[in-house]
Amino acid sequence: MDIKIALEDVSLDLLFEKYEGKFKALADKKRLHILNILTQNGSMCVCDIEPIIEMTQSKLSYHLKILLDAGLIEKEARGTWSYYHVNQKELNALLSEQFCCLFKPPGCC
Amino acid sequence: MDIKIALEDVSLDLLFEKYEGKFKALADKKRLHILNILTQNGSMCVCDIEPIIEMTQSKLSYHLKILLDAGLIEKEARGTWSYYHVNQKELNALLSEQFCCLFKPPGCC
DNA sequence: TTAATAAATCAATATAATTTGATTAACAAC
DNA sequence: GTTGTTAATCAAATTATATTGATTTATTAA
Repeated sequence: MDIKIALEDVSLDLLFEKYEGKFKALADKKRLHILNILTQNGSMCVCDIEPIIEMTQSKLSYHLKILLDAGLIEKEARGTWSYYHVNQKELNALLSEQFCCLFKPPGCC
Repeated sequence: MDIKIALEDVSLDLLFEKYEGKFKALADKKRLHILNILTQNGSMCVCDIEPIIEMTQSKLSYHLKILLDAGLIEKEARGTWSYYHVNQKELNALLSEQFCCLFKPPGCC
């Protein structure tokens, strides 16, 4: 019985760790802005996001990587270009309906 | 027309700032654990949370303050004791149904 | 009044995340 | 080939967060 409780504690801890990572990725207004831009424009390459968000290339790459590692966006490489788009399934699973207008496809609100 | 766009940008930025704060509060596994404990036990004083989460008093106070400032929990002072409970309305507004079992009252899943 | 308890705060340290500018690798156009 | 472009990565500096242990304030109990 003690073992069962211990195992539950471990898996609960892993769960908290998993969500910690996802919320960390969301816990930055620049990254929320990036998600919003990708939501509105669908798939975009880094050089097209850059002028909209007014961010240097290396900084933007850094933030895109954080969103990517958290599974909130997905990447598709085409030649020298990297195209990013929102992982809608993941965002739907995390966030309430309230975020529909911000991070969910146009027409949902 | 330019002014309208500018104003929208400002209010969008304020919105991102608001959610940044809330996601920052969620972006820590210890705080997710605190939320989970409060969800399961309803209203609790600091000294009752302390042994469950195995955290020093000052550390716990620090994390409770972050959750409180983000509006994710609420506080009620009774004498020397401070009782904290989850702000269910706020969590419902932020998080998807998936979190029902973790941060929403027992019986919801 | 004195002693004990609850919880917030403080200052110092430690740890982590972000920004910056430069460099690199991969590809495309000439 | 050489040149220009895209985007990732790196190391250093900066900034933000978290942890620790001590102190403080308020309240309660003896």
